[in-house]
Amino acid sequence: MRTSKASRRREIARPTIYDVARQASVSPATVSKVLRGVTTVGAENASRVNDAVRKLGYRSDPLAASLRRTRRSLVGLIVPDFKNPFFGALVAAIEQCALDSGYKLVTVSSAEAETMERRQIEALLDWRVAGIILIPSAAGVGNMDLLRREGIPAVMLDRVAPSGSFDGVGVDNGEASAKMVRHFYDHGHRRLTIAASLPDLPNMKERIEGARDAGRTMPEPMEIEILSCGPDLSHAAAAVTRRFEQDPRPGAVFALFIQATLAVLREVGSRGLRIPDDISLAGFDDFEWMQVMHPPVATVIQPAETLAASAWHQLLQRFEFPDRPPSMLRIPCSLEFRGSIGRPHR
Amino acid sequence: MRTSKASRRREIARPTIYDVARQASVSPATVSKVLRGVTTVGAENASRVNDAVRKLGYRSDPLAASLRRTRRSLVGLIVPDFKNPFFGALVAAIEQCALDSGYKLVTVSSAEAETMERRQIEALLDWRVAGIILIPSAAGVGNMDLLRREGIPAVMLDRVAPSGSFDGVGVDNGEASAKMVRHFYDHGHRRLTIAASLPDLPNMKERIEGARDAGRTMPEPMEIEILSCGPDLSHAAAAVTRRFEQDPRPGAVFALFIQATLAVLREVGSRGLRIPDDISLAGFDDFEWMQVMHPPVATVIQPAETLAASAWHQLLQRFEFPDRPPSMLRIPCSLEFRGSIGRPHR
DNA sequence: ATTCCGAGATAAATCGATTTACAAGCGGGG
DNA sequence: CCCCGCTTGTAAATCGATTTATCTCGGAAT
Repeated sequence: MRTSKASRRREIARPTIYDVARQASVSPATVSKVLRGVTTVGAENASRVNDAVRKLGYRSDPLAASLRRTRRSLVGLIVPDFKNPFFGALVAAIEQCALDSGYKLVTVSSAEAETMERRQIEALLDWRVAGIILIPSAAGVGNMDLLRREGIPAVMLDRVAPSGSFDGVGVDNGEASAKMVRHFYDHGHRRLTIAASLPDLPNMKERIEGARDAGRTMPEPMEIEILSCGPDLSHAAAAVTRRFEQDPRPGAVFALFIQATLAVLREVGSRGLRIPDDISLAGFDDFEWMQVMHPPVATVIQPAETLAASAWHQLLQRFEFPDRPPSMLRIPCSLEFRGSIGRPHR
Repeated sequence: MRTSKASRRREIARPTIYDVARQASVSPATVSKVLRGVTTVGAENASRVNDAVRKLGYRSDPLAASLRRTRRSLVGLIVPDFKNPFFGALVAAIEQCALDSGYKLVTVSSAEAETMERRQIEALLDWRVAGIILIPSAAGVGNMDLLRREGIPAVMLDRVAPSGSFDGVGVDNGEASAKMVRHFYDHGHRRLTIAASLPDLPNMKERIEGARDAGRTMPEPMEIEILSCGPDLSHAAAAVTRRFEQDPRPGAVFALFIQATLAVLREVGSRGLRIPDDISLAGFDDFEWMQVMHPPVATVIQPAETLAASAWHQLLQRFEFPDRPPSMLRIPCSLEFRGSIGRPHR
């Protein structure tokens, strides 16, 4: 008869299902059934097993269980950057969803690198996750193929490409962007500088297009200029500085990502310009500090909880109906029109 | 002979070590040895195995591997809150450390709840992690016992209690706090309000003590008042508002956590007060937006990368020398004396 | 020439659960 | 009174790797 052995070093001998079986005077198979809630077990035996479990402090070994069983109960989440609190909010919300529906969530980061993203996907597959929620890295589009080949339920989150052979959830970038541009227009702005990270990213592309479309449909023409800022704060700061050295200096900036917002605020500060008198500013993503600025920074709010809940729902649907055609959800953003947008200087 | 079977649903049949063995005309045991770099394998066989692995696209199944083997290669990290970018920075840095030394990192959150923290610890133990890095939740001290009982290598990070029967890394809260108080003193402040989250948390206690000690050793007496703010932004905002309604209004505030900094900035803004003319302010933790405020917010910088690297180092040491007495590291903070601290009003 | 030794290879046991296939007990109908 | 079907329970196979114990073979030592 098998039993748990005291291991060599310092570990406590962990009770196995065999120990429980012996304690309850039943077979391991019966214990397994009780633990998984199979009903074909007599009441007497069931309570004996439960007593034994409690007495020994038994916990099932998920390694052995997942090795044998076909049903999966892990879900993997890949984020590009733990330092971004918007992604942090998504992680927190999704972890809550997972908890509520009895899954375990494992979160790893791709560090915005396609190679790392691929490695993380493979690692998750190796651990037999039931599905993957992926916030694609800025660079990575080639990993969709891998996911498709492996045939694993997967949901793209936030940075979703429109070409949909996958489930995906993102905000309605175009519409949000358009609304903000109209707001600039209504305040009298006819020239607008848009600060994007990498204009080729699907998110950025949609925001830029939305802004351009809005600009075109206004009664008076708007001149919209795209500033490509690069991936992080230092690149963005450099790009913004370069732009502010040119004439004419921007009178209104719509920063499409948080690092650009910071870069503009920094540049404005170091030049002694004043918001909104000398320059109007709006950002994308809402952070708490934006409300304590003077003036507070106008911004597009991406609803993290809604995004997370939708992605989770899509994943559960995919588990249940693997053959339904993929669906692409667009969540509307709300806008906070705060004091950082005013009338143009001249 | 065993082989991988085409599974019922839609999954690709994954090659097993038996498939590789057959392809290379050797035994599974030999394949296993080659993959783990055991040297007692002939060159001829080794290269045949490697070819077979490449040809079949074989990846070892970590479930089966960790079930059998005693050596662990997973490390668990528990953070209290994914939304806090300081923790985000720690996670990112630790993930990098893990990658560099050949471990896989699994990050989960305790959501600042002791029960959840315990559940997450148990789950990590179930998955047979080699060790755990824990940023303790605000409430949770009872889970140290669990870790000790299980005899798992563990390192406390950031919120470390001085009672050291565990390895731990934190910043030198007392010294940092004292330096900041001296800075207030040097600018002429003799009254100081300190905004703490929960004064009983080890971190907060150390910061408060450091401040009090510094205040006592100054040539002229300093009057230091502690404001207990509660765990999150809304509690902090309420506490700060209540305090500002009293007379005399604070002339200098040292906010010991980020939510208090935000709460003070918000209150100051809504009352139309000016920093630093009406009130001086310093914070704990450095975020990028603090530099773009007018004036920029003075703050204590906790070096996230150094903290992470130290915690990782401690964990590796613990793996190697399980019986050494636990060590408690204190990393010094640097301080950014920015424009938010000025002379007192009168 | 026989024995011994070490290197290299493998068959079989093992990790701890789940699942399958089958057996035992029991009540009711023919 | 015997056979059938239904409910419970268990022995044994299984998941895919690692590890142990053993086996073989060529060359060195006696």
